Amino acid sequence: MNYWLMKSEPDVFGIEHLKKCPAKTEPWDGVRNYQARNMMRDDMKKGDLVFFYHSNCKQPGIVGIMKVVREGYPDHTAFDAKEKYFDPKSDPDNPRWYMVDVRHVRMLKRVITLSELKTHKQLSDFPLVRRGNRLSVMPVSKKDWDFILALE
DNA sequence: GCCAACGTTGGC
DNA sequence: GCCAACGTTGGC
Repeated sequence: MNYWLMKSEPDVFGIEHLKKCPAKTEPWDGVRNYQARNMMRDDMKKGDLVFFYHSNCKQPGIVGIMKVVREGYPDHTAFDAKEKYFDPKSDPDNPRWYMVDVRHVRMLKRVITLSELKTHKQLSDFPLVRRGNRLSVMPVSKKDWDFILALE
């Protein structure tokens, strides 16, 4: 089993939104970055656990845990001109963008903030705390996963 | 709101 | 294929 972290802006789609979805499950749509796409399409497997990270907000940080319940499939929001994430270059016969379905597992007991994560030397290789990192989907090593959860 | 970092686009 | 211009991300 692998571990991941996915970012979302709480004003757009936060963990509270996911919790309220039917079966606490929702497609993780709208990712329009090739590296992130590749991971969702090729590497994220059913049962993998994912940190839910709140970005672009007052207190950026990890707020909860979710689980992959459906592996990569085409992101249909790219096909619909009415959708915010419409991409005319994505062809239904040859989809450019993919998504996975995730289910809310639990909240963390407290928010583990980005600033706190940055203080731990053990996490210096964790992509989230590297300078200029902008990936919205990233792998988390088991070692880092366990370390972060032990901070909770 | 600012701006550094990075990805993408498109002219050549 | 290079690279300048532009758009986006996201912390602060």
